[in-house]
Amino acid sequence: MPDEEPTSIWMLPERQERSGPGRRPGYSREQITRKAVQIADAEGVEATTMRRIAGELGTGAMSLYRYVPKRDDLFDLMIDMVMGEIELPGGPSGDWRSDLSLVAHRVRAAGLRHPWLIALLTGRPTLGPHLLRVHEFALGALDRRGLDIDDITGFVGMLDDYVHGAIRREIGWLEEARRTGMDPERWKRDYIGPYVRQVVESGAYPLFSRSLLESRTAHLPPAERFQHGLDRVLDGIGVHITHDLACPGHSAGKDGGAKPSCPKPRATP
Amino acid sequence: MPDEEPTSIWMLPERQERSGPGRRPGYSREQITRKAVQIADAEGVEATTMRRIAGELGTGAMSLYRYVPKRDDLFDLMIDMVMGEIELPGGPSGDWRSDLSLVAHRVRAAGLRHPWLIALLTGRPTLGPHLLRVHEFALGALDRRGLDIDDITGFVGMLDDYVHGAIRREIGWLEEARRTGMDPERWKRDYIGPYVRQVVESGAYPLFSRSLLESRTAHLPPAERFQHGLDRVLDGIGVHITHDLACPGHSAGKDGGAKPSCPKPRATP
DNA sequence: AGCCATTCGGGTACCATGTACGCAAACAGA
DNA sequence: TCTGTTTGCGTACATGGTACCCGAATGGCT
Repeated sequence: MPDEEPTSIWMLPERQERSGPGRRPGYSREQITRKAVQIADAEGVEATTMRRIAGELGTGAMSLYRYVPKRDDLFDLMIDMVMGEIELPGGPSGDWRSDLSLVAHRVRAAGLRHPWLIALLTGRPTLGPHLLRVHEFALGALDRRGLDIDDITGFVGMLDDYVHGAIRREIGWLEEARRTGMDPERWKRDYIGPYVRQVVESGAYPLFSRSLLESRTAHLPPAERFQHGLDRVLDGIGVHITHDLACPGHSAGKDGGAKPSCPKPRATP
Repeated sequence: MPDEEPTSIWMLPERQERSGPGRRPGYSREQITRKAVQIADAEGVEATTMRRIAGELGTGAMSLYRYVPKRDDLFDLMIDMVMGEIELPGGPSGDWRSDLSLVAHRVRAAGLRHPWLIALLTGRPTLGPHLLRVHEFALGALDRRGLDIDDITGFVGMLDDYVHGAIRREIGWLEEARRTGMDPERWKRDYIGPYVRQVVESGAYPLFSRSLLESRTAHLPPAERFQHGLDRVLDGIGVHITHDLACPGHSAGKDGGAKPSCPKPRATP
């Protein structure tokens, strides 16, 4: 069979050791993925080309296609390998807040170690086993707390959104400077600096200007900034959890068009 | 001067009508950007190549470089053109909740009209004037409510994160199907379907499976799902706003390591 | 041992892309 | 009309993914 049915990479397991005839594979999916991750870490995902990976492995570009159908699939493998670095307990501890906080910090650490991760992760939907494991852990942290599955999914989605966005904000400008080939100092001073200065001096965006100017003086460390925002997100989740805990009915699956949770307080402005 | 100093596109205004010698420009930045947006809307951003844009304008690829320094800059222009479609009141109404809700829904509408928007927007940091206008409006909605500028920025960032993430979830799979060239039905059934089925049947991810299975039965419309999550985010912001309103000291800029807001309730699990 | 089916390695090649370079055409003022 | 300036754009190059093909390696069978 010359070409496989087009299907997800996760349905095409690596050809394992068999006992039939034919030449033995000289490489492995994992080895290729590891090299790709290493290159992306060092020089960005745009340097992670098939030729480059193959070259560093001492082979030709086309050899990689014996192990990976397309380059995009290799990206999926890279994502999942990095998600596999994230260590988590076997199950939720019972303290949902610290569980979610743990996931958030571990994902942030991975995103900082591998600055390409978030871009790939948000660039296209992917569902590798390690990503699913991390996701399942986060879902589990909110399980059995009176939330229906849609709310649990929604809250975990909110958390993911924040974590990804925060990581992007943390590394965004640095990555962009690297990507365009300037050193960050020059990029900031000559490329974006003059425009930002003009924006501030125009007076058209006073609040944005304030956020720029004051963040320069009150620069709290990135980790604490992340934690600060994370606390806000968890607070938002927590409000609904406590109220739902006081609510007797827990598996309120389908009650028509009614709200799936107890009457909740809404801030009146 | 053959080549300009590398600087932000926003610092290189379009060559306007002058009265000197030389041939008149036959095109315009806006015209080029509009065509690029149109192609991206119809066939995705990967079809938006310089040759293609130029071809549809009836000219050669290199002509575009008289108006745009690099392709990435054209992306910035596309983003800002679309942000310019977003109509907003001149200033905040005083009802922060409906103001933020308005921005969120307008951005969502733009993101659905132009399915490439979020990918470009989160792909690299950009600060076009229309984006700044929208951002400033959101900041303004939370101004003068006892929050310091860092919290305001943080909350608006949270909101952006949710909005972008929600839009991505809404169009993510459809876009991926289109991008890979299959019709969505086939993509779902033959490509990702078997894997998802295997994941569910493996039993290793029970909560993820539940979120998949029950979302099939209780499929609430995307707009309401978006609103639902948005309410959660706004609830989370609202908690801090009401508390900070009851708090006398408002400009608590630097008090060492203390929290910048009043003691806030923390849900105990 | 010799043959064969099968699988891997990877060279060559094709096509698409961004974009540097250079020159001819268009234009206003002298 | 001549001249300097600016635009239009054809040509060309480097880089990328990847289809195709064939020789090399390998183990089982006769």
